Amino acid sequence: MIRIGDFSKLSCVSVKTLRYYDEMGLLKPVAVDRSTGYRLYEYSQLSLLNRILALKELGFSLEDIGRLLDDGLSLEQMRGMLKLRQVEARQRVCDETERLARIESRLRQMEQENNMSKYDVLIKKVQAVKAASVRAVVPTPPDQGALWGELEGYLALHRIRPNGTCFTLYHDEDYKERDWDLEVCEPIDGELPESQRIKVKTLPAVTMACAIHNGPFDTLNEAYNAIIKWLDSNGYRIVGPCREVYLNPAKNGSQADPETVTEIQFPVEKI
Amino acid sequence: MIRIGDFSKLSCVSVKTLRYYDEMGLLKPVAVDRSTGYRLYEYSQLSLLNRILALKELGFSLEDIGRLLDDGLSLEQMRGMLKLRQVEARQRVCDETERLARIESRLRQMEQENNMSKYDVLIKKVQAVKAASVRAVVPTPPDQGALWGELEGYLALHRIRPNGTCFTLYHDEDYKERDWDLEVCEPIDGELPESQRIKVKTLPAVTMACAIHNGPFDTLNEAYNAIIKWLDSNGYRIVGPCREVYLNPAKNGSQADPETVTEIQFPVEKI
DNA sequence: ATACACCTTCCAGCAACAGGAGAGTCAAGA
DNA sequence: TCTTGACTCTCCTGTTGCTGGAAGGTGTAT
Repeated sequence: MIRIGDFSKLSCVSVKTLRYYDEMGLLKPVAVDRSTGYRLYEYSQLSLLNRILALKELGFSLEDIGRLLDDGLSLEQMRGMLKLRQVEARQRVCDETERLARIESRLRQMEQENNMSKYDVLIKKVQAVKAASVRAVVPTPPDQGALWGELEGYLALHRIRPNGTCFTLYHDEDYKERDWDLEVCEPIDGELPESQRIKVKTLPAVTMACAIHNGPFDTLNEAYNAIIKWLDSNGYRIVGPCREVYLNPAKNGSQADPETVTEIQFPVEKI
Repeated sequence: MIRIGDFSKLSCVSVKTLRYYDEMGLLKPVAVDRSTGYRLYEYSQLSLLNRILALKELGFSLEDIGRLLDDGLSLEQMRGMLKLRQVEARQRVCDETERLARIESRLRQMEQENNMSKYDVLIKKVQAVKAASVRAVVPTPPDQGALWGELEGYLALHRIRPNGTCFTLYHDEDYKERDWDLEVCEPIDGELPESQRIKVKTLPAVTMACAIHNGPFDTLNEAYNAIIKWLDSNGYRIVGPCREVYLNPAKNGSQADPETVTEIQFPVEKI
């Protein structure tokens, strides 16, 4: 029988930790002195402690370990739990690798440009959204105003109020000087009949690379460039039409408000 | 100006988190209604929030982010902090990869043997230790008794008391039937003169793969086998003589006490 | 006797929030 | 105009695996 300090030295586990394991019921000392409260351990408990530490290194929480040690665990159960840990560990390796890649991308970018980008690109999952839309080919993006008018008019006619932020889908895969294939969209909730021009569709949930642009539309291309570059540098591929989300609803008719805030979203997948 | 719920939806950040960032001083709403206490945000604050999230993904703590945003950070400082994150991220990738390897090794082992090993192998760093020792070649390990007598006698003569657990170093690289080159060691604190037979040396700190054996010495080889197998399966290499550490001091003269607890330690390095 | 190392319990703190209680606020429908 | 339901507020607790410290009792070597 040895006291906690010696047990701590032999096992290379701090006294605090041993007391904590006692409290958690993981490793009780074989005896506790009635009068002094001193914990007394046996040398043979070192192997149990070793088992606890080994399980901890495999990624089990102390609670899990407690259950594993208490229950006479069947081999199958143990295998199941290990498989779970395996999946989690794989995920973490993946996450950390990606984080590392982003840091390195950022460092490279700083080397090249000698300043920090105005734009921060984020990967996020956007939910599925039901929207009414009009799709058409227009000479240049600023010419989409008429389409908005058409869509709003139709919604007002059917007494449907949009319930989200409106956006434009750009269907062209490559940059074009003229004749843009785009689709203006307004999220809605209820039922709306379609017409020749107005369609209602549910866009599925997707993973998006996003950046936010503050200011007038005429500098929006900077945001596009920043995202495209980020995607290239971080190993993502564009897998669908990009969205231009108009965050602050233009009350005065989508004119060049200096306070305009726009989010660019590209559906992507990891290469 | 929008309320926290809408800001939350636009940014995909929970209301709780936004309030927390406010409290931390990371992202203050542009206004707080005097009478109701409602937080009011601007659309343009979304880009700041995006920046916060981007930095968070790079591995910065909220405290770091706060400083980064407050101070007009020089490019050099930023680079330094990123380099730090890079090192940490590398370390974590490494750790998680190793954890994954261990889980998979454990799973393989369960497949093969259809039971859980009695032994749990742990990697730990043992500190440097100063010890008095006698090295000799003896026919078989149980013949080391005389060496222990010699060492203890010498220590007693010089009024030096051992201050740790004694152990034996096995210097042979391969298994031998007869004639083992071993060294019995007793950790000491003070100064001790050497003699023809008794040496005093400081063993440097090393990384060890350890397992604990409960019971008599005649089954110790099971523990050795378990460690060797684990090392092979987890990608470690033995880089020095192994230690057999006698955890509970034999009071009655190192006889076969059934309560004996022994730790086997192999100095190793990752392949 | 006294110093000093060791042991005890209890409480606080970490990081980045999530959950919930209890109370006040706002806008739309009856 | 009233009510209902959705929002919002602050404040408190809990999460994980410990570490650090305070206040007080114990054991032993000189």
